[in-house]
Amino acid sequence: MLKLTKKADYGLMALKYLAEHPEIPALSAKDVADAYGIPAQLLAKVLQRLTKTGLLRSHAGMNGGYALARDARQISAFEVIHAIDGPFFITSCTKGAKACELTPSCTIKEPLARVNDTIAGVLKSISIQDLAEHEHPAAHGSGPHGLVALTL
Amino acid sequence: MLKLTKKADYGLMALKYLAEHPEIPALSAKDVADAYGIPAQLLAKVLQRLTKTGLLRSHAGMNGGYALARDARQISAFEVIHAIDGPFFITSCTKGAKACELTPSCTIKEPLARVNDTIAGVLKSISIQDLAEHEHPAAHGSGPHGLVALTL
DNA sequence: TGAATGGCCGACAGAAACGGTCGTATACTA
DNA sequence: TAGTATACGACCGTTTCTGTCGGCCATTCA
Repeated sequence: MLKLTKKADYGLMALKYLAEHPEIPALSAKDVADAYGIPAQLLAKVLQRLTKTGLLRSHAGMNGGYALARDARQISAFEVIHAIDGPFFITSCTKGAKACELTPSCTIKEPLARVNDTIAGVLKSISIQDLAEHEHPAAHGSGPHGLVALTL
Repeated sequence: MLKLTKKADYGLMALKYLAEHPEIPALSAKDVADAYGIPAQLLAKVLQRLTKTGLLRSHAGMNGGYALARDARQISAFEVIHAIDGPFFITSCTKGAKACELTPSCTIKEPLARVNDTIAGVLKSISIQDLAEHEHPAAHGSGPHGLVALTL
């Protein structure tokens, strides 16, 4: 029911954590996992995936670990979720090129696709930096978020 | 990954179908299921749930079936999804009263809760009627949809 | 050079959610 | 009372998700 997976949650949490500690050159998966009390090996896989998609940089060996590949402002929640959970679609049967297998069934899909785009837009407008500054409830003018158009 | 269940899809499709045939006093679950080529018994359960939550009216016996309990404009996609899939939350661990079980873990949840509200707002702004009129890509001024505020 | 640290990767097992079916009881109409 | 249709619960197979295990590779440093 419109829920993020735990992996995506973990990924967002980890990136936020990295954004909050810019002074440390690299944090290991275990460091972050311990900080939040989440399974280290699972987090490691999530971080590896984020590395593969270019959101993180990794460094092996002593004092190695992960670091943001870009400024926290330049990484959107959408990218993180997309990297971990894959492309998302509101509707169940919209997967890639081929449409619904059944008849001319899904006349519903068209309007919902727009909802999908709207949600994606919302997630794209939120950066890791925004998550790190979780104190101010109101928008503060730094970025595209504020109003999102919904054209149905 | 932010996906509706098939049941929710079926529910939306069925309501849309009912909205498109206002002249018929009641349509059976089988009628709708046949129209879309979806399992009749499954649809029946979905419709029963929608009846229980007051979105539909049912009538047993010959020429019985289901009908919208309200005008199609007064039923939002949110209500339908909520009735079928239950309350939805973007984040995995936000369930009702009790927060995350782990430490002060989920500092992430707070900002995402706002995203959640935004998405809910979008879904609330879409009526079954909107789904039935799936032809016009642009907003046409009938209803609250058009712009949705996102205050992060 | 070799041991310690830490990332990388595939396979897999347990648990939960989802999709769908069956059987039966109940309500209404004719 | 026969037929149609909803109501409801139990159940099962499949998929997805979560988490773990094992082994391999890269880097650093003593």
